[in-house]
Amino acid sequence: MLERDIMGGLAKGLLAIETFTADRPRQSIAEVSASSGLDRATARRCLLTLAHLGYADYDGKYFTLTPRVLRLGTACLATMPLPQMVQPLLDRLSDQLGESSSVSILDGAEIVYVARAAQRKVMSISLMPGSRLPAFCTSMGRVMLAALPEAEARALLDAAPLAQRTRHTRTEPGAIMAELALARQRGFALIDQEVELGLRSIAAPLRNARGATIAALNIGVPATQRQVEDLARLYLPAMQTVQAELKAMLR
Amino acid sequence: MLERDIMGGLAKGLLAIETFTADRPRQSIAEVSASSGLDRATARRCLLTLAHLGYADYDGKYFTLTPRVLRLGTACLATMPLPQMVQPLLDRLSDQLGESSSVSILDGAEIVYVARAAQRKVMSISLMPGSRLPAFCTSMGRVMLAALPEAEARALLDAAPLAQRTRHTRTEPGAIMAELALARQRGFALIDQEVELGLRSIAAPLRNARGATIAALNIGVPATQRQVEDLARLYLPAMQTVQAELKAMLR
DNA sequence: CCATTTTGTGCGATATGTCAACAAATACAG
DNA sequence: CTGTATTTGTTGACATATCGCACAAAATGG
Repeated sequence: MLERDIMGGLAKGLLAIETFTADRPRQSIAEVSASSGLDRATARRCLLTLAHLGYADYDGKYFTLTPRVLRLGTACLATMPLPQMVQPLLDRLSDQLGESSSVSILDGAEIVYVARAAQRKVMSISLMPGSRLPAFCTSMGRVMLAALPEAEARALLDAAPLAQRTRHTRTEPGAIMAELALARQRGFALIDQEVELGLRSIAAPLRNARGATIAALNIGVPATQRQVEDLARLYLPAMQTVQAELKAMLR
Repeated sequence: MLERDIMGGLAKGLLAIETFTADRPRQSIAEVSASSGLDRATARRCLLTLAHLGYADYDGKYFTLTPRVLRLGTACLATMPLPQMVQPLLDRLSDQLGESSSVSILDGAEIVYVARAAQRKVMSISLMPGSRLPAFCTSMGRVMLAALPEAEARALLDAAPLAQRTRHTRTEPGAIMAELALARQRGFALIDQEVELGLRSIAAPLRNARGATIAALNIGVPATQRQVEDLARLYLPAMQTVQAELKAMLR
């Protein structure tokens, strides 16, 4: 892969798209320029191109993204066989245990939900396929980080901002590395209200036939209902059944 | 917006991303070139750029999209206030009626789910935010098409392939235009197993304070449980409550 | 081993990015 | 209100990156 084969225009356009967030759903040319680092003239051309292609709307002053952009993401979700494969297993698991379960994959220092079977509202934020949470403070994130080479996991932790989400959130990279080691050894990870007060969860890796961790499975329970010590005993067996079934499906 | 302000490279890259579908999750350079119409050299540069930026993986032969692409879509979903606003209303509605409810928006001739509260598995396909269905054969699609100027709706119907999904699917544009007129007049649309055998549904438009239709709300029920004639009587009142609440929220 | 397909690479023509200047809007102080 | 300062959007010139073609190299498959 040579420098000469990189298309700057494409990179800049994607960068421009990513500057649109919940905080800034509507941006002017200058705002996109500022938040992306692109020259104003370049940002303008990117945005006009996106508008021309139907990925953005333009009222003469502000740009907003259109649902068409979702096609890009769905193109990606659709290419993943995992969601369709695990959804039925997840539905059954969730039914059986009476708790919400989810499957996510790792993208950098974030976990991305790809399937979910919700039972009750325990979390204040609503999670859906495509939703993201930091890996370091989630049970699924920890089992997936634990599957990486130590140096790589450490690098991700050092690079990402480790935000204190609740008073229980562990934010020292060292402490998290220790948790990863524990998760690696035990084959599962436990979280006690580190993402959100009132939420405890247990996660286990989903591996393919070659033994590579490709995703994580979790069960989330209200802290008022279960102690952390009980999670493994109560939920792990059923989770292991799903692990085994999925491994068999991933030839 | 002049021709000179359109960036070809960006357009080509986005086109390349969209060639990845469930049927073709892994594509070689030549395959992307064929399915996008891009020159092989151009497709190669697009793909290498995407790989370089982390949006794609490359094993030397095949390219696959990475979860990073989902960020683009999520960037878009995150900019929409609608999902967060309707989700609680949807949860309550679904609970109250004991049936699955969803909210979708219109993108061309397709509806895109943006929020959903599932109660039971009635549909074989699993719908999630970002999922798409043709507008012409869905209840939500019909109420949203009904809100467009007639000519525009007709143009969308004529341009889109009207696939016969079940033996009940209406596929003649004329018949669908008549359904749209009925939906416009009544303020809701009914579907009897046109998307999938065993599924009936009712949808109503969600309008902002200015009266513009911005989305649609639906209730899906198993055909074994309810007759089409009963849907409006049983579900419409609760749906109208949601309509009113949302209108109030959309200043 | 050759035929066929697929991938990689120079090259000229063209499009694009950068930068700077300019125009137009906006903010603001007196 | 007015004139000034500041921000924002637009345009032009020029250096450079990119496109698409044609061809070379490599892989694939009988």
